[in-house]
Amino acid sequence: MVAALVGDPARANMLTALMNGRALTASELAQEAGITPQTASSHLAKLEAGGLIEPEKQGRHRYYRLTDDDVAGVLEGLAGLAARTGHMRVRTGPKDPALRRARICYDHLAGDLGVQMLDSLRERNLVRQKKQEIELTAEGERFLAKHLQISPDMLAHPRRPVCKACLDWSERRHHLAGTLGAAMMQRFAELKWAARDATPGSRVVNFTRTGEKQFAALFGNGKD
Amino acid sequence: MVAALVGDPARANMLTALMNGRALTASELAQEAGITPQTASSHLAKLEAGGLIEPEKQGRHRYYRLTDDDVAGVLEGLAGLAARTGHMRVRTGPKDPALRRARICYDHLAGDLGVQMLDSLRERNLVRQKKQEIELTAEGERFLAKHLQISPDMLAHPRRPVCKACLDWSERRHHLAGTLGAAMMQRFAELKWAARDATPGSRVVNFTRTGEKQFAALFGNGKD
DNA sequence: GTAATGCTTCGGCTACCATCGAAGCATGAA
DNA sequence: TTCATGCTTCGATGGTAGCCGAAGCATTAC
Repeated sequence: MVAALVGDPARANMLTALMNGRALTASELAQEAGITPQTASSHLAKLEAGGLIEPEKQGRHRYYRLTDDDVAGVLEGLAGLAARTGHMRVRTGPKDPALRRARICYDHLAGDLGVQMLDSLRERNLVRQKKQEIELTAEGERFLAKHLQISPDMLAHPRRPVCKACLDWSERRHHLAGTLGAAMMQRFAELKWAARDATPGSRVVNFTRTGEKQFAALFGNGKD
Repeated sequence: MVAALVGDPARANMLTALMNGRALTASELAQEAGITPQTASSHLAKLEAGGLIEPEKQGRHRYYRLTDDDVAGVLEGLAGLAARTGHMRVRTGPKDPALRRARICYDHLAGDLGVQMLDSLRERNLVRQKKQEIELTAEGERFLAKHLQISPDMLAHPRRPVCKACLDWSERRHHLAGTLGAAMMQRFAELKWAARDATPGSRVVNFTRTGEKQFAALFGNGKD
């Protein structure tokens, strides 16, 4: 029974933590639920078997997210019923610094702006995303050539894919990786739109004032 | 947490049994869940405390129903999620004889036709129902006088209410009791529309052919 | 009145399952 | 290679909650 899965407090905490649509690692979910990693592992396996969550491997980490909106909807409904009888549940929001906004992930752009960029590309059919695989469309190639002077032959690499979806650490949604992601980040630097922070070891990416405008003009979502 | 309530198999069986909107007694729910009455009592108390079900006392029995459509909706959602992962749950329908259709409940009409009659009265604003309390409207009085020759003074009684909602055993919905319910049943008999079955101890009410037509003309729902 | 039915409460038993420590893999870093 | 990190599996423990027998009320029937 599905309800039994949600019934356990530890699992309920995990699921509530995933309700914002982002993905969380097993360790983080363990911390959210206030249990040890090995206990969390057991719970996560059960939730996955029940079809409530889906894993996504990313390096040494294992990110989990709710399978789809139906699951989220039912959880909403349950929370609604619980609210009527008096019990409410509060959830703590993320608590990270400003490197959420823009940072380097290996060699490409990550953070809010990175996610926003991929969103924009996807919305305008400049790329097509299917799970973790992304491919550049013909319009996408024209767009890159026109606005960023990036040609397809610059992106060829024997072993690395041109496009790849990379799970964003802070936003917990995908941003663009692959040789294209790297080339775009490099181009941003060349255009003086952005640069890595001077602090050693820092992964923060600082956008210049004009760079921010140009970036927004190309990939803005109207919110900023 | 609400989900924990639904999570237990015994409680889940009870709730599923209530999903058709009807009310069931504690004993019946115990049988549905395959547990003893004392265990069921504990479960029902929890479900009631959680706001999922509502009790209604009726003589020695205690009928339970889902509190509202929201509860049913969430249960539907959970069942939907469960269905995706393979597990489905089948529910057995009612299995009673033909006394479902019409029978005597104390001194008034019960069964399918009894429920149908109250439905009809309510739909046409001849009575107003608020939970278990029912009151006759002005239009209702006129209707009774015109079609059944029942006047308000015939219904007065020192201790018994004129109208009362009575939970129907087979339909598990309300039918009309009180002095009005009794008077209407008596009038049906006088008009030779219906009569109690001759078999001793039987509570079945047999409608005559013309009686059925007249009844349908007054309280029909178009289905028969 | 007495008896019977329906439901609840109490007490103790049992079984399941969440929990954690320790060890085992896997991946990535040095 | 060796080490560190992240996660999983194994094994054992313990607490919780479902379960039932027996007794206690409440209501109805006789």
